[in-house]
Amino acid sequence: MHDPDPAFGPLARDGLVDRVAGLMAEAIVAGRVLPGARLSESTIARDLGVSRAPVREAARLLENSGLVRYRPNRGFFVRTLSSAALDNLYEFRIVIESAAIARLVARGDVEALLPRLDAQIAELYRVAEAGDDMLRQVEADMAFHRLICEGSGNPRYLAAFDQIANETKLGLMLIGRLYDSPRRMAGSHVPIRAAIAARDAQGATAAIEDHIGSARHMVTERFRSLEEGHPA
Amino acid sequence: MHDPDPAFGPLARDGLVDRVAGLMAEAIVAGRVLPGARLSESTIARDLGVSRAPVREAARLLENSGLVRYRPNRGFFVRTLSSAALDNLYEFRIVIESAAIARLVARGDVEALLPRLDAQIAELYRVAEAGDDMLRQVEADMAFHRLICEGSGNPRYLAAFDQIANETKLGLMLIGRLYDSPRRMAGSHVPIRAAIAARDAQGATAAIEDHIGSARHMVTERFRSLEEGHPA
DNA sequence: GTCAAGGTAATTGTCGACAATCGACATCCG
DNA sequence: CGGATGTCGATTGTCGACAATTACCTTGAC
Repeated sequence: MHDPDPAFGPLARDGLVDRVAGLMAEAIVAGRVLPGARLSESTIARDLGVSRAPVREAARLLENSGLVRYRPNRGFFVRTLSSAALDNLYEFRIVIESAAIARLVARGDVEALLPRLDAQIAELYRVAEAGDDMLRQVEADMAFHRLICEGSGNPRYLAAFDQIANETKLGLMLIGRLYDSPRRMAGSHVPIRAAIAARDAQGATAAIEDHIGSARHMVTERFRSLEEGHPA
Repeated sequence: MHDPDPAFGPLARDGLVDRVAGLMAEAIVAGRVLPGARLSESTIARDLGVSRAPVREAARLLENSGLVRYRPNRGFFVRTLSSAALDNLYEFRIVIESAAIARLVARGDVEALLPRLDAQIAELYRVAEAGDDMLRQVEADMAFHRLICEGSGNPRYLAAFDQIANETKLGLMLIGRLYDSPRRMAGSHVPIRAAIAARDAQGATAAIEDHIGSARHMVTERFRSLEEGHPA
């Protein structure tokens, strides 16, 4: 028999590839490498002190999450975003997340999810008070939405969300600020939580569509003005 | 200046990796390697007369399309499907494709898409008459649905569809037959086409939800009985 | 001065080899 | 005889090197 309450949990043995991928993703999202920039396998491999093989595999991983684009015989490049692409992205998010939240309320484990949602909302307020760490704010926001997809009960929604999460982060970081008021941003998640707690499917979908929709408007507008300011 | 309408399009120079990936995907979907089977890099590389590197990259590609599962330090395995997973898959397809068809009718280029839909429906009838080539039927079916996602105007829907297309094919092939009557299957696409042509957004979403929903029911039921017949 | 052609440097594509890790069998102890 | 431990073969993980392709720069003609 096995110990029902083991003293040691399974050790996360993420290999070299995952670590490299994480480093690259962070460098891109944090803006240390600019969109459109070439990602030289040799250079990155040399910098990290590893061979090209893991770098190449990591880059392919990042390609799936939309951060990187691959062109045959040319290499990997940091994904460039347009306001139109961001608009499409947000439209897609609305579809995914409203379906996820509807399923969550209808058939998911709301009881188990609520404390996690509350904790995440608390985290949102915490980083809002700190105020200056943009990346933390973005990630706290995305973590909240990820919880909803995770709690839906259909892993497809979570997979779809994870695929576009990094790209969304990149877009938000490019804009340079999340909302006019970080506090208001944190508070805008509360109605979603309330509708879930009330098992109000229609209200929940409406709340999240409103939430993402206003973010979509804000992001697209702001990005468009950036494009005009810095014409390619 | 360049020829605005070149006589020769860009030649698809799919490298070794893509060819290997295609071969592997076909072998899996066609059922030549069974679900759960190990995909030995060395063996495949030796069989194809190439090194392990392209095989490994191809396997990672197939992982993204859901055909293959990767376990660190253990290798690649053909994805196993359960009736529950298939049910989740079809639920997700309904969400994606009904959103895509709604956008298509509302803002897509219906005029340009209609002839392609008609051609695909004709192809569906053609393979239905042939009758015995299951893979062809499955692929003709998926191609029709892909057209809708492609015509939606938001490439996100197409990307999401392509990611789950191979997995859907695999599920259908595992079942061993598409519908009771291939002819009826072909005909069941006509109402979708009609609603699109009429620019009836509500009717189109209803038609495609009905279409995929009945397939979902059929597939899930049939797969469940298979599971009971061959208990793991 | 502009454009095309050729050569060259740099990068990716592929390969074979070695090291690390895993699963299974044999072995040892209670 | 049951369970834990040690060992072995096989497979993946990573590496450095060579071949193929690309992009850039130089050269030359008009």
